[in-house]
Order: sequence, then C-alpha cells, then structure tokens
Amino acid sequence: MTAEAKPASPPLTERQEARRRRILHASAQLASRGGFEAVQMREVAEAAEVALGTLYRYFPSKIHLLVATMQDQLQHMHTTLHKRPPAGDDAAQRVADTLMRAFRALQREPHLADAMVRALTFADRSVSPEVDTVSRITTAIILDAMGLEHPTPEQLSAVRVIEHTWHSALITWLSGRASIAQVKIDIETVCRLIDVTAPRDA
Amino acid sequence: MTAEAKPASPPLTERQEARRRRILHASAQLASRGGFEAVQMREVAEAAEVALGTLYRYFPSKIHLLVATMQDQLQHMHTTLHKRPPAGDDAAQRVADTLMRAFRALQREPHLADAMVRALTFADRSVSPEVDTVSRITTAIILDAMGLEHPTPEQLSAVRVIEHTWHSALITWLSGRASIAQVKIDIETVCRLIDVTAPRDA
DNA sequence: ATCCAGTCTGAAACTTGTTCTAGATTAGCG
DNA sequence: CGCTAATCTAGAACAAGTTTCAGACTGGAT
Repeated sequence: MTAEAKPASPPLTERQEARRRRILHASAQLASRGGFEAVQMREVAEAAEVALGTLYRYFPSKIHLLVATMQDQLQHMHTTLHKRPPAGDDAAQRVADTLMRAFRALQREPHLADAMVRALTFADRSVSPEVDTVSRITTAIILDAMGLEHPTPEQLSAVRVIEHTWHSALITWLSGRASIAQVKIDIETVCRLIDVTAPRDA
Repeated sequence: MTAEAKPASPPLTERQEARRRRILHASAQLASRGGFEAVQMREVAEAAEVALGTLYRYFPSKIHLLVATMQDQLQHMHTTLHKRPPAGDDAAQRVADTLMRAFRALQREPHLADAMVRALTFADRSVSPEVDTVSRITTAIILDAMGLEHPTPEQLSAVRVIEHTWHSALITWLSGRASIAQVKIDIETVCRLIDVTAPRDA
C-alpha cells in the first residue's frame, strides 16, 4: 500500500520532475510567509526559476497549485502518522487524537495551512479531480486511525462528516473565529459518531 | 424575537438604505446567473446605479458584499422557516428536515448558493464579524428546529459540528463531488449527534 | 439662505491572476 | 549528426478586484 499511484498522463522527464518540485517548494515557501495572498504566481515562477507560462503549464491556476501543494503536504503527513500510529482504546479516541495531531502540525505553519485550506474550499468544478484526491488521502488517514479495512456505508458517511467538520473547523480557527480549545471539543464531539455508527456485532 | 438588530454605527438615511438595498439586489441577481465569478464589482455598481467607489464604501470587498448577501438571504429563510416549523417527533429529525428544506431552497438557485457559500468559506479575518453574523443566524435556525432555549455546552458543540457539516457538504455538492442523496445521508448522520448529546434528565 | 462636512460620481490608475506570442531550447529519432 | 515536435522563456497584453482623486451634490447647523 505505498499509494504512490500517479495517473501520469505523460511521464515527466527528470528535469520536468525537478521543475515541478521546485514549483511546489516555492509555493509552500511563499505560503508559509503571507498565506494565500502571498502566493503570487509571478513570485512563485521567479522563486522556482521558471517562466510564468511554464508555471501555468504545470498548474493551470493558483488554486490548482495550492491544492497540489496540499496533496503534497498531506502525503507527508500520512506517512509521518503511519510511523507513529495513535495508541488508544476505542476508535473514536484514536481518530480524534490523529486529527488533533494533524491540527498541531498545521499550527506550526498557520499561513501555509491558511493558503491550502482556503484554496481547497474555494476550488470550483475545474479542480474537482485534485480536490477529490485530497479527500481520498484524508479519508485514508481517518480510516487508518479507525483501524478499519471494510467500513460500512454508515461508517463512510460518518467519516465524511468528520472530514467536513475538520475542514470547516480549521477554517473557523484560521480566521480567528474559534479557539483551539473549541476546535478540540468539536473534533471530539464529531468523533462520537464513530461509536454511534459502529456496527453491532450481532 | 424579530432579531432585526443592526449595530448601525451611523444610522443610514432613507436614500442610503435604498442604495444598500439596490446593491444587495443586484448582487443576488448577478449571482443567480453565473455564480461567484459573474458578480463583478463594476457590473454590480452599474446594475445598482451607483458609482464604483460608492459600492466599495458600502461593502469594502467583493467577499464582504457576498457575505452580506448571504446574511440577507438567510434572514429571509429564517423567517420563512418560522412560518412553517418542521413537524417531527425527535429533535434530530426536525433539524435534518429543516436543513434539507433549506438545502432544497438553495437548489433552486444553485449559482447564487455557489457565490454565497464560496465567499463565506473564502472570507479571511477582515470579514470575521460578518461571517460571525451568518453563523449566528444559522445557529438560531438550528436551535429553533431543536426547540431549545438553553442548550448545554455539549449541545452547542453538536450544533457547531452540524453547521460545519452543512457548509462543507454544500460545497462538495456545489462543486459536483457529492450527490444530493449523499448530502442527505450525511446531514442525517450528523444530526444523530443531537440525540447523543441530549442531556439525560436524571 | 449660507456654509461645512460628509457623501456620491466618473474616470483613471494600480495590482495580480491569466492568456498569448514569437523566438530559443530540449528530447527523442532516423 | 541533423531534424522535428514539444517544451521553455521573456515579455506584452488582458481581465477583474481595488484604490485614488477631483469635482458635484446633499443634509444639517448656524
């Protein structure tokens, strides 16, 4: 389950892969400073030592770029979490722990988190495939924490609700309308759904 | 409970109130056609017969304008819902019904919904007060449906989670990544938290 | 009625995302 | 090696959000 599958329409050459990487790096770098607005396409291009037109060939819009940045970061987080899986009695606890751990990771770079999450929720239909990928990774993280291989439809719904809550709570925190304590409480509240939707082993 | 309180820093004259109304109307009108991108400030100004600078005096950004538009629409919806409160045995059912009713109302103008919700989640700190107002109205709608006067902190958390889910599910539907059926299921799932967090009358 | 401060208008200017173009470079191929 | 198609670059140009400014207008105080 290395989950590194890329559709890879045309396989990229080495230099192209390097360019792509430079671009994503520049994007994350700039985002880590001023957040969404600081990621200016001209600056990304310059920092990545790439022409503006090339940047747009790799990522057809600023939103695409930031969503791809999020994919990248989430991938990292997923493997990191894999190394130290949450210890806990029940699934709800483990999921809540995992999400709060992710949350603290994002706290370390709040501007980056801001840029990525704002892009994610602002994305329109043209970015659906990429947003879907992010969603799949998030789902995988949560299911991992739950320790489930074959979730029921009910459980999948609960997982989606948890994801919704996570994104939205993140936004309210990032825009200063909710405290970290409140986010924690709400995450724990939504995780109760895991118990509620657990299939009775009858 | 007419809930018409406006901080109203400087009380607006009649003509100013009329301008404000024309602007909001133009905004909703344009949004109903092409959604977020169709709400172009120059066009709003023209349709509202107001100079561009004036538009910006009333609403300091496109996001402010659209969030204000949402406030306006939500207010309508709240009063409409008041007239025909949901009938149902338990609170969870009533809340789910209410939200799905709101959902169907938004479905009638998907482009408008798109513009408003995208603006809402994209809003940064400078729009926090306005976004908070929207959140308060939404909370009021949900608490009304629950029939609660004095919710416990636990219940308030559940309500926030429901709001998170509502916004986020709306977005996934608007961007074509979830079906209406799925939204319905997820709304019903999250509403289970209402039962779970109901205080035991012991 | 007159005057002042605040408001509104029309238009230009500025910013940043996005598109376009002409010419250089690169990659793969015979 | 030499050719061709794809890719990359630099830079101009365009679009829409936002800011700015000079002058006209309005509403209220004297």
